[in-house]
Amino acid sequence: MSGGGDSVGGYGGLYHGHDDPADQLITALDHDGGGFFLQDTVSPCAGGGSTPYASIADYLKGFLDPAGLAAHFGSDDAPPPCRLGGGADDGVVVKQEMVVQLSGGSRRDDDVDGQLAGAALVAPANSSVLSSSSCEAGAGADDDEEEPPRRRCGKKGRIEGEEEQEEEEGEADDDAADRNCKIRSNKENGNNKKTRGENKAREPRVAFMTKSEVDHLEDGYRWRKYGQKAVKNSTYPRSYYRCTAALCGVKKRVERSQQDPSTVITTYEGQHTHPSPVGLFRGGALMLSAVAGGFRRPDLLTIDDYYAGTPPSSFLPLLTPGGIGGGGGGLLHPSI
DNA sequence: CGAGTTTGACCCGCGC
DNA sequence: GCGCGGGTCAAACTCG
Repeated sequence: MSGGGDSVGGYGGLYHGHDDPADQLITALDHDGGGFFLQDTVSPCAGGGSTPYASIADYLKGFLDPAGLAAHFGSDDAPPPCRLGGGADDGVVVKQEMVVQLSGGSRRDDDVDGQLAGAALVAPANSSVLSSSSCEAGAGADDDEEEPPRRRCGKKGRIEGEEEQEEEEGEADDDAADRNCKIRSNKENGNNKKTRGENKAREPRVAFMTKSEVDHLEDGYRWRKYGQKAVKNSTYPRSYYRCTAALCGVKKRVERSQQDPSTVITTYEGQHTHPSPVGLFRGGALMLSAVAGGFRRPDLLTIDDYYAGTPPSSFLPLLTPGGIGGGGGGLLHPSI
């Protein structure tokens, strides 16, 4: 593990280098396809990059900032800022590397995730879809924010938006209601044809690859697990979490890389509509906890910091200026 | 007792 | 049309 990204998966940290399958992955996020283009982007720490974005920092900022998005997308229907949480850290991570991957949240983001998760980081085949709606989804996400992000059917009480009229019908037919709700839920979630292909791409997503011994990294927000599924071609299950905050529909999926079990792949979807419960976050900051040793570290590393080129000195950027085939770099705490 | 987790079932889209 | 895989639900269960 001290190899820092050179272990099994060979990746970790910012993807960089054309030889790395991961590079293809990033390529798959081609902006042309409506997704994001991070190819060849290098952390400022590593000194440079040559991409549509000056740096991932730029990219992320664009992702987080409507203005930036407008710039990137060349239109004013830029999605709203996407805030992804993070902050507190109580994890038991010995080393952390991360890969930031953003996508527009199209249906096929799943493919990306799959690629990340599964053995194959190479999957350009699906890339086209992968990106379909990019952040304009974000624009849609705006609406999502206004509306109850997630519905809860059944006993727990239903959070409803558009279906209120139906709800009026009464609780007598709870079962039926639940069932309908389920169906609706799926549809709302973009599982119906329409949304799947087009509107589904509502929630922007960001995937992180983190070297961690714990699956669920503390990121400053509170999450409730709502499901777990076995992943095909992977011995590790994928867990589904939802932000517990009311009206916050942010979801996250956590799974271990099949290739490198020490790597946890966390995919955030959506925007938090509330501040971090732990209050460790800066507004708009995209943060990933710098977990270590099961205690809170003062030297939390934020993705903002990192990509802004101002990582805490205690973190070592693993990127090599020229890029390395086996994967870019990442963040490695010296204490490891 | 409330909040969170587990887990089997269900639904849907997609590929064949 | 069918089967598969992913995503979600919700009852039951666990934990603090």
